[in-house]
Amino acid sequence: MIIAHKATIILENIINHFNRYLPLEEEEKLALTSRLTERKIKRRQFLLQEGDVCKSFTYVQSGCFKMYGVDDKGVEHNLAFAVEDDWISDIGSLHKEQPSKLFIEAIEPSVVLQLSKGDLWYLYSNYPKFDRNFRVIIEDKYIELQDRLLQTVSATALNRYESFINQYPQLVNRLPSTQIASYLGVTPEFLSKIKNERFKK
Amino acid sequence: MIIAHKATIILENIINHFNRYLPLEEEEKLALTSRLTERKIKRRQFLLQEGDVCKSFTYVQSGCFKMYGVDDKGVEHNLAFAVEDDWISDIGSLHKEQPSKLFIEAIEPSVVLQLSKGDLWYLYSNYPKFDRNFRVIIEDKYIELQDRLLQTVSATALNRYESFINQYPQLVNRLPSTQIASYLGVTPEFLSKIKNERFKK
DNA sequence: CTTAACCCTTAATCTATATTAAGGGTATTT
DNA sequence: AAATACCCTTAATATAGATTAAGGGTTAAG
Repeated sequence: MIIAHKATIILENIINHFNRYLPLEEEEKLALTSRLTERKIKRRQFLLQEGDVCKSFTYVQSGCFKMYGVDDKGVEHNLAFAVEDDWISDIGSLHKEQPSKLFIEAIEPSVVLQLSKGDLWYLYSNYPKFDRNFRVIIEDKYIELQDRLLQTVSATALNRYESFINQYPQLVNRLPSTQIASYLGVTPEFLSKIKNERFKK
Repeated sequence: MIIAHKATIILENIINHFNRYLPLEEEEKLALTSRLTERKIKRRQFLLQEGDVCKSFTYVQSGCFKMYGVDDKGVEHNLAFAVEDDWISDIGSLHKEQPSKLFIEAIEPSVVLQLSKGDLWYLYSNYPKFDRNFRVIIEDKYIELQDRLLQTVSATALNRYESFINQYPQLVNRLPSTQIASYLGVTPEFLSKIKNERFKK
């Protein structure tokens, strides 16, 4: 069973997160924090599984998640990682209430703060600042994703690996190579080869 | 030279576009339409070239555009197409005022309506409904892009082609194969082979 | 403490897709 | 009407990256 209760403790981080956009007024802070649900998630536990409808927008307070799809042959393909102070959810499934094609799984023991779709809508309808802040948040995510797609289709595996190292230096040591390979779109064996060649030079 | 003047003619389409989200009040309509610039774009003319900072958010009134990057070997990779009633721009470059890595080029003679960054900011600050509407617009684009990335990394070229046909049946006949190949991430030669095999079955 | 479940690497073979080359067809442009 | 620039296809050869297999190392669980 999942331990879930209204968050009462560590809300500083998420408030600071919003302060980097348009900072929230006291009333908005209260509206937000009173709707957040805190959950502790164990390693290998799922926030979302293929076929389920994604029910919440998730802020990662601590820990690390991967979001991935599984192809016909059963191979996993990582679309994104999310560590502390990032958001993760299958927005398509959440908004359109359709079964997801994706899994979201904890790579490390984690703590998250979640908003249900209803809570999100409440915030959007009553406090326009959330429209603004989430517009900017998703714009930033769109930019990242587009960059990633461009890399994926136009760069070699070696280049993609080097970009990954530049963009996420912390993750290189934190994640198992096998997860990075899945994100880069290569097999772990080939990533191993790439690393080796890189090292030789 | 580019012909550019304040739009006075066909604004129905873009107003209807917003009506599909949260419909605009008269005042908001006026605020929007008075800031739109209409431009007629010839085939092969660029809205954006690599190295330039993207200056506007563009609504396609009629015609068709491609947005693409060029790799080290000079090969083009199409990230997106935009036809009538769609938006196109390099959001990263526009927002962060950084040189773009992309080109946006007309595939057909086209008419667009453009908003400058300043106009967009004006609308966002004075009419919160634009925050809402553009939040939803970009969410939809994010969903599309994520789906595309998943396909790109987890499906075979044949599957990607079949998905393309299902998702954009109008475009299959409207665009040259060579552009579709670039979007799918294969060479025109290989796409030709795929089509051939598909037809045989 | 032991066993199982992961994780990483190396190396041989294989495959989906790229590259090169060539010919014929169709639009644009002059 | 000719010339030029595109566009599409076929086929031979080449290659980035996959697959299979095997061995050793580390971490987690019983």
